[in-house]
Amino acid sequence: MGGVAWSEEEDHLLKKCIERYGEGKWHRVPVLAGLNRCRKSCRLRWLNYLRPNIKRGSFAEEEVNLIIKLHGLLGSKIDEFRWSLIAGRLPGRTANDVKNYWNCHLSKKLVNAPRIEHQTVINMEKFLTPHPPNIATTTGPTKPTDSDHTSKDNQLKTEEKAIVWTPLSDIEVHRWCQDLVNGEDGHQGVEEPGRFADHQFGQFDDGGSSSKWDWDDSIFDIDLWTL
DNA sequence: AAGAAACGCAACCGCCTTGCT
DNA sequence: TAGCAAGGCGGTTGCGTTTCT
Repeated sequence: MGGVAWSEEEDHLLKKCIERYGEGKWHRVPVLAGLNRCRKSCRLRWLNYLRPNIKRGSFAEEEVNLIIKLHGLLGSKIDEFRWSLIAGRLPGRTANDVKNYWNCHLSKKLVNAPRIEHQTVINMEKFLTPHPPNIATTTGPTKPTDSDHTSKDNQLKTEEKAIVWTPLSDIEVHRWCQDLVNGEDGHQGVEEPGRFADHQFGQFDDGGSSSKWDWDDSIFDIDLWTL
């Protein structure tokens, strides 16, 4: 392993500690649990291995497809990937799981599949229009923009378009994500959020505890401006 | 059957963000 | 406002397992 493996005894102590005192206050966990581990190790062990409803084993096809699409959405034009956000769309999966799966499986496979990435770029350019957009935003924070932008600045080179951030309307965000998940460049109108959520996201079996979640929650908690 | 190579994944590290004083 | 501590995250490492030759 990458370090000293956790013993069953350590797992038991950590689990008991979390069950008794709850998550958080990780700096106290090693002391409370009587573990000779740092706070980070305890937190990681809990989040990635001991936490209830952790789904183990191979990824389902739907999960893989979603990872690919969300990775394209969240990572293709941005310097950093957000594994936690992607993992948040996959009940029972951890960011570490998704990251490992991507690094071991998908990153290699997709090297020879530029079409997917290209399509994602198209999708992003379609909705991330150059500043100023004159689109009223009703969702979330707005990316700080340079108020000194001139009309000359707006004449962007093609390769710069996708990194110029502008607010999206609710409808555009829905349409954007619908395209990505459906894998279709051409959208078929704007669906109401509930219907979309049921069709695309409410299918995972995580043990029956929370097999469905609200579309609004699932998409608007993505902080589009901090990706 | 044995050694090499590839794979899978748990764990660690360093950096960034956030909240508190 | 600055400094510190803790939480959180992505990238990387390293070792056990599996597959290949």
